[in-house]
Amino acid sequence: MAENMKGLKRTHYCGEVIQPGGIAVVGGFVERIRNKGGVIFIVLRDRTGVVQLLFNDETEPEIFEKAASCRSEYVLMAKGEVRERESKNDKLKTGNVEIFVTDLRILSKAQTTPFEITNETKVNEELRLKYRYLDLRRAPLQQNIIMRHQIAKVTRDYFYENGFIEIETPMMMKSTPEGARDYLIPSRIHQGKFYALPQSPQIYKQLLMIAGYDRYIQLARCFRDEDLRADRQPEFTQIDLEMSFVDEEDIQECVEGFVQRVFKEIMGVDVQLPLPGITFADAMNRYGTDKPDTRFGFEIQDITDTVKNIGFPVFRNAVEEGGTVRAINVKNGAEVYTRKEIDKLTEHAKGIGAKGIAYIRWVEEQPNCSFVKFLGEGDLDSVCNAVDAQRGDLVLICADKTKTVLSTLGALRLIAAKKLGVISENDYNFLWITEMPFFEYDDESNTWVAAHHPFTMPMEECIDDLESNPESVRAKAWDLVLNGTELSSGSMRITDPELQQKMFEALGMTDEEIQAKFGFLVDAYRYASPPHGGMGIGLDRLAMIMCKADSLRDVTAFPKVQNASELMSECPSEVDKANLDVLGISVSVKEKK
RNA sequence: GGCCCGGUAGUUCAGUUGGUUAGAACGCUAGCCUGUCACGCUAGAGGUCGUGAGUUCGAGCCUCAUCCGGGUCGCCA
Repeated sequence: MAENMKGLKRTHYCGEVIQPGGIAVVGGFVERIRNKGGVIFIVLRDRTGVVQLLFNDETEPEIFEKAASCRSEYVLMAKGEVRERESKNDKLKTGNVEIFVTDLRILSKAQTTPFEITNETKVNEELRLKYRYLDLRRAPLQQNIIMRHQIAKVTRDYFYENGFIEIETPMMMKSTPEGARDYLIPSRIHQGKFYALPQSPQIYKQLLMIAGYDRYIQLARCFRDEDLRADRQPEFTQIDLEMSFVDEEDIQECVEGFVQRVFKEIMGVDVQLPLPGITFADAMNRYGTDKPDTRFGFEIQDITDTVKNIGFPVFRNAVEEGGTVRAINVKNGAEVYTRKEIDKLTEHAKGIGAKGIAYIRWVEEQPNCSFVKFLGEGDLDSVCNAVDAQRGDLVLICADKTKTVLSTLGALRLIAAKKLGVISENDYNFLWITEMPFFEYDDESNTWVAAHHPFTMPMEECIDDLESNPESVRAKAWDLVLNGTELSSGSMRITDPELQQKMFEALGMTDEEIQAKFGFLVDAYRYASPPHGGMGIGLDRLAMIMCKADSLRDVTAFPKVQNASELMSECPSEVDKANLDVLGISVSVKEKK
């Protein structure tokens, strides 16, 4: 039988026992035991840190015996005098003191854990996720979870102070077939009908503006039934906000104030305002992505005009087919990128859709060029000049359709920068991406679909082009990117029912469809609405970057793995037939081929 | 759904050209040790080599399939 803590009341967290003198009562997990024979040291851990407990065979033989029976991860409570240590440990916050224990309770015994609970770990993540509650005992993970809490607190402080009202919107809502796949909830009362978990509270927050709440904030759980990535979980938390009587600048200014505040308060980092911004089109041209990491150079340069007349068929064909030839100059990359490493890059490029990569590798006196035999007098010089290549540099060139070239070079740019280690860990480069495209061409249905959502306001000068030239229409929509991660996305909303009608028509929706899907929202705007817009900021991603974590799993207490299951509880799981019957559901599982 | 990477004691890894009894470190168990702090010393236990077929006299190693995990493309209004 385990002991209880009767008569003991905790006086300190382990990490707080710093001053010698007085009595301390602490509780925690056994981190480590060092039994020297006549004296035992136990390192006790809680969420604040560790403290050393001391047991002596001569003075307290009974307690000594009990201490000798302790094992890793037992939960103890200990009372004793806080003494100065004979020899200090500078590595610990509590390294000057130890508790000479006069009362010890073994409150809970632990089996041997499947892996050691240590700060640094090389243990396979799969095992750690299966025993997530043990992994969460590790200090680095605890620090991440605690920092995430602090970020959430600063978020609420900031927005509350700026007149935002926190309002909860439903977790059970109407399924919206556009965009991401919904997680569905069957209805018992309405058999054959389903609620959906929100992909975001988008519609509700717009209704709150119509309802006059003026400034809304919510730390909103969102759900998307799409494939996972390191920075994408099926459920995540969005700092969701909406503001009335504002324009784009007002919203962006407000969010800039927030990021400045949260970085200062949590990390002591000064974010300079206003944050820089570029248009979506510029981002694509210069970085090959809508979420550029601007902590390093290697920008994409158009060398079509320079190379279109040289005899390299790959370049010539690309140009003749309406494509483009572009390059990045990986500064000082020639040494690291041997032939073999360039081959790896090429393989990666092929994975993205490029047919290949041409390169100029300049290590020796003369540059080594992969297409040298097609070059005439002076051609190599002009290419090198065009991308400002010097000895030591590596120039990667891609020729293809513009879209392929940009995404390829955009990806290689990132890979090369990581490989060369030119990305500073302590830089926080925010970047607004503005003038996002309004429509996206959907290859499957061969139609133009809303790139953001159908309530997004187009830029005024583009309204006349809605039907005639959808490709050119830009939206009053923007993203906020941080170090190459899309952190946040926002837009102004359409409040004019006539314009909204026009948008739906441009998207090819019939009146019946409009009514069935968004009838209540369209109706709502007929009763007048302040101009409004808002943003959703990824709290998980923000926490990930601020914790310098590589994956959302490191800042999420109980994350899902790549196939959207949870290894600890093994959900999703099958349910009893009786449960399904109540819902009027029968399941037919697709057979695997 | 495509591509790439990984899976050997509890954990992290090594394992030669396919060849005898699959090793190390840490952890664990037992014993010793009165100032450790990644304590030290001695001894011990611990393995369906992810799973299933196949090739072979012989498979941890080769082949195929499959499961699990990671990264990524598609996807993510």
